[in-house]
Order: sequence, then structure tokens, then C-alpha cells
Amino acid sequence: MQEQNKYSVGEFSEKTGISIRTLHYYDEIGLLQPEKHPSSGHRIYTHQDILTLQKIISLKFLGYSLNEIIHLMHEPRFTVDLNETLTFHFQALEKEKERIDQSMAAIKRVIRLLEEEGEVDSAILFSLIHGMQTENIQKEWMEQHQLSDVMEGLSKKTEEEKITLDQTFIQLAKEVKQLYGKPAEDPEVQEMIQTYLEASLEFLGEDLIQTLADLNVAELEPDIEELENISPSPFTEAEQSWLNAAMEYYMKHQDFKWNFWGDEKPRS
Amino acid sequence: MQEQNKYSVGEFSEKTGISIRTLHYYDEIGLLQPEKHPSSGHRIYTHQDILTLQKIISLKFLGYSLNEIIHLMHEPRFTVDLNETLTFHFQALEKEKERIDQSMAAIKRVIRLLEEEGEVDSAILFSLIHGMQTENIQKEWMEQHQLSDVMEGLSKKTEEEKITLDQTFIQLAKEVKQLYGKPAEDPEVQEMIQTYLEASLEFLGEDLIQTLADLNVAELEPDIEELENISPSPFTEAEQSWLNAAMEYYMKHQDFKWNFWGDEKPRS
DNA sequence: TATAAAGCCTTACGTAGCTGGAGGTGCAAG
DNA sequence: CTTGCACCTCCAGCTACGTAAGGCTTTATA
Repeated sequence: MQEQNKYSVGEFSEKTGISIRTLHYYDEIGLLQPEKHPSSGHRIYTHQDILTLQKIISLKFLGYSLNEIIHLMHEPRFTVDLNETLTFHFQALEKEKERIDQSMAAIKRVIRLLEEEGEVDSAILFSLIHGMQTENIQKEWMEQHQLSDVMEGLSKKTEEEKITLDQTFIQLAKEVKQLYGKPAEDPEVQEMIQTYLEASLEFLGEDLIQTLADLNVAELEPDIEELENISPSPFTEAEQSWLNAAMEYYMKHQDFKWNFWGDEKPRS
Repeated sequence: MQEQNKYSVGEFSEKTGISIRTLHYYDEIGLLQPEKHPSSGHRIYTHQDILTLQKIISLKFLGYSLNEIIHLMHEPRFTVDLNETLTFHFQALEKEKERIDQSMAAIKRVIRLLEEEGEVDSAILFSLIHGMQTENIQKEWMEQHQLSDVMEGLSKKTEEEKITLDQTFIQLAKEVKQLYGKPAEDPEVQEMIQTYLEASLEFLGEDLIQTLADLNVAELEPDIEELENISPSPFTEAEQSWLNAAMEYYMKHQDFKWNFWGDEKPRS
């Protein structure tokens, strides 16, 4: 191609940084259709096509799909639509960003845990990760049940405190898997439970404990199962009921009623 | 399904929040394959499958592809790989986030412009957007050419200042399209050019101007065309060369040599 | 001018992570 | 007995291209 301002696909691709295949594709879907040499069928791009392509790339950058762009390009006065859809795309990007932030925070926490704990049982690890990723859902659940105070208290916890609780939790899980099978009244078992509960209490702080204690738990009962589905325990069912029994024993003897995952109810 | 801890797809889907179709898909690709009723072929999910699914969802959340997850699930001790790949995924997320941040900043700027300017010629608008999105590439270009000082100066400009320059630029473009065709020596044309150059000078500040003036422009000449491709002007070629002529006239009479998009060279 | 190399054409399949529909079977209630 | 629901499998489609085969056209070199 010797002529000025006429480019073959290769040249055009080189000039714009868009791959040949992509240019073919844009031609195919009717997004950017250059002239074609009548006999050979070779595509002939012009300077105008550069400008058009820049529009396309810009709109893609703003978040539009190629289909949307095709429609936008055909409407001459589309600054109006632009204004509306830009806000929409902005919100979409915000959500996307939030998701990414959460994932990054989760990864950071997991890396920290792996560093400090060495190997971690995968069931436990995933229970934690699942907890992180459903933090939002848990918040919503709490807000729906007028537990905004509790939620707010939890949100204020620093990453450092969260890590500490994670570690306590891992410790608990390890010991559960070790002690599993021993009778509830075994002193080792009871000590393990006490240690864990104390750590939890410390994390939550007195205010939150008080708030929780004031709640009418019975009222929430039907929905607790729903929450259970959201935040799974890392234990097998057998381990879980063993742990519940041990906790029940502890509470009976300490007059303390609180259970992290709600009560196990016999299912019908 | 009456039995305890046995779920049909529908029930399982309900319980986990994962669509039936997706569960079918996970079965198909060998990611989560429940038992099947021998005669009817209906899938039978168990409590264990819930745990497995939670692992899957967690790994997805961390950025793994389904394929990677399949392989991970088959290896029993995969906390090792985890540690390595987590860092990798973290970096990927960082990049993704950066891209999103840029898009969001661009959208904000465009919305602001639309609000303040009303309707904007689309060619101009996209020239600006393109500029925003290639800011990084421009920075790289400058760094490669030992223009780090210039770049640093530009980076310090506030969003507010950028908007102001955008507006000046839009104004220029409007006037160019209005005045196009008039002779270079027309006082209106010369005034337009002077206004624009003064605004640019104000934006850049004296220090930057000095830095730019000290450069050996001739040395860079061959690469300027490359930069031109990155930052296109919003004008047609005719407008562009008309503008260049008018600028040249201005500079000749003002002893001022500076051209925003580099000199147009005759192409061979 | 002959031929080789580069560049171009179309066609078509592959990708990830699903979603949707068609057409058929199994099971319980009215 | 029929209605309806939940389930099955198989096939198609979505985005935005990447990759590759097999056959032209253009360009460069001998």
C-alpha cells in the first residue's frame, strides 16, 4: 500500500495497536467496516477509520460492550445517552472494585495465616475464607434482624484483631479434631472450650456481649438456620454434635449460654 | 427427597444459593459429582458435598479458575501451592483494580465535562477520553525519553486543573471547527491561537516550559510520530494542517516555537 | 520475469463460566 | 387418568477475541 492515508490491515494494526484478528472481528460484527479492494478483497483502512476506532476503544474503556457500541455509533447525537449510561457504568465499576477489594483483603489474611501457622487444615481454612467472602451477607442478615449495633461493633475491629481471632479459631479447630471422642466432662475438653470462649469474649468486648445478651434469641430462632447455611462450620457433623455436647456441658456447669453456630436442632 | 442429609438438585441449589444449571455444569466438568440414583439418574447431594462446594466457592473467590480448582481438589496437601499462587492472584487483582480506578477517574471527568459544557462534539470528547486512558503509556514514553521531570510535573496537577485544561481544549476545538477555512493571518484566528497557547502555558507553569525548552527536540523527532499515534488530535487532517499553518504563522510572528502534536511531516 | 516470501483472505474451532431451551422421564396429588 | 412439577440429557448461545488451516495476492529478490 503506497497511497497516503490508505492502510492495509497489517499497517493499520501496527499503527493502532489493535490486532489483525480483532480488526477482522470488528468488521465481521459491523463495528468498523473499511472499504475492500474489489478484486482481491483486501481491506483498505483510511484516516477516518483511525478516528472511528479511537471512539470504539474509548467507549470500551468506559465499560461499554461491543454491542452497545455498535448501537451508539449509529446514533448521531448520543451525548444524551452517554450521560445516563456513564453513571450506570460507574456504579458497575464501583461494585466490581468492592469485590476485588474484598478478595484482596481475604488473600492477605490467608497469606498471613499460612505464614504464621504453617500448614492449616483445609477445612478450617475454607471455613475462614468463606466467612470473609460472606461478610457482607452476614452484615445484611444482622441489619435485617435489628442487630446493627452488633454489626457496627464488629466492623470496627482491626485487621490485626481479626487475625488474632482467626488464629484462636484455628487453634480451637485443631484441638477439636484432636480431642474428638473424649467425654464432655474430660478436663482437657472443658479447658479447651473455656480457652476458646474467653478469647471470643475478649474479641467481642463487654459492650457487644451485653448487646447480645439482651437479645431475645428465641425470636430469631427460625432464621438462625438460614445463617448457618451462610456460615458453615469446618467440622464434620459428628464433630459438630460432639462439640455442641461438650459446650452444653460446659455451659450447664458455668451457667453460660452461648453457641457460635446456633443450636443444632433435630431436623424433621 | 425425604431422607436426612440427602438433597435433590433443587434442594441443594436452594440451600447453597448456586443455580441448578451451574451445579449441572460442575458435575459435567468433574468438579462436583454427586451420586446418582441408579434408575432415574437424579443427582443425590450429601452434606459432604456442601463442604466441597464451599471449598470451590472459596477458591473461586480467591481468583482460581474452575480448571485450577479441579486440580487443586485432587491434591490432598495443596496448602503449599496455595501460598505461591495466592501471591500471584493478588498481583492480578491489583492490576485489575488499577484499570478500574483509571476507568472510574475517566468517567468522572467526562461526566463533569458534560455537566459543565452541555453538549460536546464527540470527536473532541473521545480525543480526551483516549488521552486519559493512555496516560500510562504516555508516561512510559516520557520516561523512556528522559522526560521524567516533565512527567512528574504533569502528575502533580490536580483533577481540577485537568478539568480546566480539558475545557480550554474543548473551547479551542470548537473554535477551530468554526474558524476553519479562514486565512492564517485573520486576527480572529491569531487570537484563538494566542488564547490557547497562553492557557497551555499557564497549565504547564514556567518550570515545565523551561524544561521543555531545554530539550533537544530534533533528537526525539523520529519517535514523535509514534507519540502522535498514541495521542490523536480530534481534527480531520484538513483541519489539522490548517491549524498547523495558523500556528506556524503565529510562531513566526511571535518567535515562539511549540506545537502540541509535533510537526506534520510530509509522508513518503 | 520467475519465484519465493510475506501478507492477506475466509472458514472454522477453542476459550470460561455459565444460561437457556427442547424434548423426554419419574413421581405424587387430585 | 391426567396434570404438574422436578428432574434428566443434549444442543445452542453468550463475549471478545486467539489460533490455525488452506488458498489467494502482492511484493521483493534473483
